[in-house]
Amino acid sequence: MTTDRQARIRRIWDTICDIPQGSVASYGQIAEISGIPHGARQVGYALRHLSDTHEVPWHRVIQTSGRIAFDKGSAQFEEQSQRLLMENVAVISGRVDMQKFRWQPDLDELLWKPSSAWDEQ
DNA sequence: CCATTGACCGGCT
DNA sequence: TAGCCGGCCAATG
Repeated sequence: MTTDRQARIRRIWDTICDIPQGSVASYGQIAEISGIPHGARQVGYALRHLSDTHEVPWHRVIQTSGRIAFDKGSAQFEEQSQRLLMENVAVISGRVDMQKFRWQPDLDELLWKPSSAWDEQ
């Protein structure tokens, strides 16, 4: 039996899996595409409870300001930075240039996974 | 049921 | 750039 919250979390993971290599998305962006308005914090929750960190590209999710969410000294911060650098996403002083690297799903992708994120911008 | 907590967000100083 | 603050809302105790 699948509860609502499990389905919700799975949707969040699915959306994150759609972020292409070399791009990043914000927590709020993932929430909206997943059909959870104002659900940025839920995205954080879903990520924190990731068991198989190899299946989901969690490192491509950062704050809307471009900052990595982890504390700058932490091991997690370092790992996320490394993973991003590995796919040519520039991390400078713990932040990413959102103008350059933010994921912008096109029509095909939205059709592929219908959502309520048409009116961004 | 109430209070606190978050891998958040946006506006304002 | 940095901090503060109110808003947000599911999960947790």
